[in-house]
Amino acid sequence: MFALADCNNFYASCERVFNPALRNRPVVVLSNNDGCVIARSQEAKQLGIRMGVPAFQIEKLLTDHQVAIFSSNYALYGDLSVRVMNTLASFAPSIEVYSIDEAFLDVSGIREEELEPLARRIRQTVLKNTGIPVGIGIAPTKTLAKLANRMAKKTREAVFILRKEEDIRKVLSETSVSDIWGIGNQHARFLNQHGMVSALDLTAAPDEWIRKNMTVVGLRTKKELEGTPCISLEEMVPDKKAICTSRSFGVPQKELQQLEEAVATFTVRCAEKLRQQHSAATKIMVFIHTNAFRADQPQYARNRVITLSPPTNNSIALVKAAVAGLRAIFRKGYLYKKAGVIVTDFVPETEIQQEIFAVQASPRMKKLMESVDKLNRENKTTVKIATQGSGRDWKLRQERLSPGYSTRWGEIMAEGNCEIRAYSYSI
DNA sequence: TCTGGGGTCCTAGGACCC
DNA sequence: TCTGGGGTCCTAGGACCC
Repeated sequence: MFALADCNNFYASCERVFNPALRNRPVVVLSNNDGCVIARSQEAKQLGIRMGVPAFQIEKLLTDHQVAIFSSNYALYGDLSVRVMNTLASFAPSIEVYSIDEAFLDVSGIREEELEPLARRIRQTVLKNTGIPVGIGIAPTKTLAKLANRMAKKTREAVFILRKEEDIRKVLSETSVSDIWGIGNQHARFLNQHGMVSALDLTAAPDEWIRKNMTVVGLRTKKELEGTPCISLEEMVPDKKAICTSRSFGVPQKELQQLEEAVATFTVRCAEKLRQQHSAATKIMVFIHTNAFRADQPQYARNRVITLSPPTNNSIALVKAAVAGLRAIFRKGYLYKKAGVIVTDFVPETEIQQEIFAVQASPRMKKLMESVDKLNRENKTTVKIATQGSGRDWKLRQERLSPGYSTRWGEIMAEGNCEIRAYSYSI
């Protein structure tokens, strides 16, 4: 049996933990650049605010209902996530942290009548320890646990056990295919076209047909819905196979120099992530593009892949390559909205094929990077590469950022700087 | 005016090998 | 006119997730 614990309206709940004045008030959290709504409190959902809607399109609604609006504060959400996961981990022999706000727990071997009390206990403890409300679904497969979790939300019970065959049948018949974990937009439409509307309809289709039309991935989903586990608990977080750092700019950029500073900064971030997992990259791609939403402006989008020889995780070498790539694709006369860097084709850093005359992989360079990482642990801007520049002309728009309550000494909640603010939307 | 960021897996088809 | 059989590796594109 698997339990799926899912934080309710996670980012919105995080904002509330340190700001009780927000209770019972509609709260939304915006994506980077204060662009789209990416989290909504229950009250905000009831106002009809849809997931992913651009904030500017619902400006009036937000003002009229005094919705509290926040820029995303990933330092805060990441920190609270760790606390939630630590609490969850104390309840099960193994746990898979599936995303920032979700975890699967192994609850096999627990007597049927014990499942619900356990779930309630988990929920109470997480709430007490962190202030974050979670919903819990329990079922024989991960896909069914996802459905159970959905039912927990739907019924407002916060806990839902899906075990008996007749219960499973009933839930499947009431769930549309688009609400199944693993069935996205394309497949949902495809299934509908073939007359399959509910999850139960999907389970009635022949295996071979599913396999032919939806690959083995679709077949696994079907089996999981039938109660046969095909997706196991992944406790170990595997190393990444690709690492990407990209941002949209608060203000469109037209000069090469600003783009170079941004690309250098993204590259350094990728290099840090590479070193964290002890990988070195063989390829680096840099991309830039204009704002595709602006049909009235000239459009331009290019990327360039550069092969790194030898493979490296050295910030200096990577920045050199990325900037060279950028210079090759940059064209004057466009308003660039976004840039990014992706590193791929990793090898373990201990297995880099050395080349004659290679400076980058020298032991001194490795030590230098280690020292830089150490110095930057507290503050990311302690040591920078000159190409990153000193300004951040390309920075994000973040006009409604909440304090780093739990991650920055200067912003911690304490007498003297305990200023509880209620934000309302006005431009 | 204003529209996010970061990943994974699978398959088909082409290039290439003997 | 006729034109083999069997394999691997790589990549692009499409699907999905949060």
